[in-house]
Amino acid sequence: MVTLKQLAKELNVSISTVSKALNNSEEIGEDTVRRVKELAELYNYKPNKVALSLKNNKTKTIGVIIPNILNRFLAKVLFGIEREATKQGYNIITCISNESLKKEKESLQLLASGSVDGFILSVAEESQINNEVEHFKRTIQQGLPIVMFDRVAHDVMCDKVIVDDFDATYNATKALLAEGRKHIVFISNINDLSVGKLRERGYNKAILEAGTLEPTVLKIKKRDDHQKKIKSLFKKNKSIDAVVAADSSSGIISLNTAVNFGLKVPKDISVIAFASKSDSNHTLPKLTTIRQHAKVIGANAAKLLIDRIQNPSVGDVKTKIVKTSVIRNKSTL
Amino acid sequence: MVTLKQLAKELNVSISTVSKALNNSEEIGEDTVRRVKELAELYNYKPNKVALSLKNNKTKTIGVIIPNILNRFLAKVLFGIEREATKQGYNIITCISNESLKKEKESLQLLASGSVDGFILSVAEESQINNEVEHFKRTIQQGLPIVMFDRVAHDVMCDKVIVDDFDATYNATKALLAEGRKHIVFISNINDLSVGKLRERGYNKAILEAGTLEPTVLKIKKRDDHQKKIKSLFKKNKSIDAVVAADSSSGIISLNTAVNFGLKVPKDISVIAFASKSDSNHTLPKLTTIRQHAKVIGANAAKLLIDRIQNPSVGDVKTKIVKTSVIRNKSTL
DNA sequence: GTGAAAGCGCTAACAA
DNA sequence: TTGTTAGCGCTTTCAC
Repeated sequence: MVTLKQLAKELNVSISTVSKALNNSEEIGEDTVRRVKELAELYNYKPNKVALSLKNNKTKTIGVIIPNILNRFLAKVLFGIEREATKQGYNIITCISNESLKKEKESLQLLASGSVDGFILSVAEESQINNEVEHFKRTIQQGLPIVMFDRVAHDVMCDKVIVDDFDATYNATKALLAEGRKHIVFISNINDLSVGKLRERGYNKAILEAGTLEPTVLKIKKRDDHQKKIKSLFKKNKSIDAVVAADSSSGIISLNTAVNFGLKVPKDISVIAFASKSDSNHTLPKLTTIRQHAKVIGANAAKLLIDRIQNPSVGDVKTKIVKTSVIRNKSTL
Repeated sequence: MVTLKQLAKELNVSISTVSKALNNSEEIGEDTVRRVKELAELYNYKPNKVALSLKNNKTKTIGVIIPNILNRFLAKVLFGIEREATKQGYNIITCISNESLKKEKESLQLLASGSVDGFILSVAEESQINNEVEHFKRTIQQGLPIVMFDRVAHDVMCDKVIVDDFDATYNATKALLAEGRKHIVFISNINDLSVGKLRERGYNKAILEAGTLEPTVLKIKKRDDHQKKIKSLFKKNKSIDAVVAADSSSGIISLNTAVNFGLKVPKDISVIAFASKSDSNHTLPKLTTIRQHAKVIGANAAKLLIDRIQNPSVGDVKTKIVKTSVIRNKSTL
């Protein structure tokens, strides 16, 4: 990489002259500016980012800590973050916590020593289970802003972007009741997460409000054989006529299993799930989905963070709710 | 963030003494070392990464340019890269080219100005279609090593990690022939990519070798309605008794469509697809898959790159082939 | 055993 | 209009 020094030497001027010329300073003579720019162009000079970071005490880089990149929703949020960040001239350093508290702490530590201007993250499962938040508080106190999305730690004062999980599930369940469904089950493999719990509560509320019905909840653990669990639920409860799934996998498997059992979807049974567009393409009939607008969530998180980086003085933290929307396909009436 | 300067001031010693003490230099007195370390501990001192980068002309950061983070295979490779990089003390800056040549060029440019020590990337679709490779060559010439994986540009001299696409599809097709299948179709929505073409060729070779059979190839475009395309193929060709899918989506939709048409899988029709474990869980019966070992690919790419960063002098480039393996499930005999 | 100084690449206040 | 200097945080050589 060519540096200002080398350009200066070759042009027989000082380093600062070169710097000013390239930054269109009024101070420098037209002629010099032209000469400098030509040579810079020739050598494809680009200012060294690291030097700038050191000088400005700004890296123009955002640390993103994602629990699991193989989760479609999280991957999509990352996509949204990356796009917005790039648009605003920021890079993103990605760390994957793998749902581990230890890795989350380490990533935070490592990047906090000058590598980034702030963080966007979704709390790791282990951290949520243990309700560990000290590492977040410490980072914020160090002067590095954090924006949390989806899985947030409520007792940490920072900007947040969340989804209307409770309302969405409540409304979805109500809609199934309105279809005339009598035995609506809730299936989830994310019950350890804050969002999973919210979704369950939304379902419960709707069921209990209906008066005569009892909630049926199937919680699937990571280690379980998802297909087996769902199959056996269906076998035991022949009366099931609707499924609310807290995650795409549960939704897809429920629908496929129902079809496999000879049930007609949506005549005999309705399925609705938190899932994305491509998920709904992977079932026949296409799955009715609750969309979380992951990209929008990502973009919002990036906007909030960059805003805070650029205006560190503003005191009050914001919580942005990105509303879900229901895309009706053929798996519901 | 606390700096050496602040520590030095508080301890009434010089900056260099503090630096040496923290780096366990023999020069410094035991007593001083202890005092320095205690204070550093107290203030949670961490050396500033940016300053170190500037000094050492090494960022310990890898630039990763991924065409599409929503592609499960690519996301998994990213996971593998991240894990290996972290293990070796490197961070990754992630850019998403979104299959665009322009974005790919920009990301390369941007990060090449000091932000990273090298690149891992998979070539964007647009770049492959236009056979654009100049930007890669320029970057390498600048002294920044590149490792390409999966979709590689053959005429760029750099380390590569690829999959045995041709052989894998050839063998899969042979296996279906061995089952006694007579009308095997090839379905792909990645035909513009180098890997897609290789897979098609593997299929063709096996079919033609069989002598009496004709290849049937369905190429799906991004914009197409995948379900519709596949349904109409099945309608037109009642004799289809096996599918080789170049991507997971084509595989899943094929299987579901067949089931929907009342065909028994695998009695009436076999399906095999390039896909991952979780994909195979999303069909009933479970999909027989060709696994690409994405995480291994990622880890290998990271190893190759870090190796080259640390030994820039070594001349010859390597190409690592990560063999696929077939996981037999219930969608084949 | 400790400290001063130079230098990584850049910008900006100040001098000439 | 151009150049000198200091400084961002750190390491390292060389004096003391």
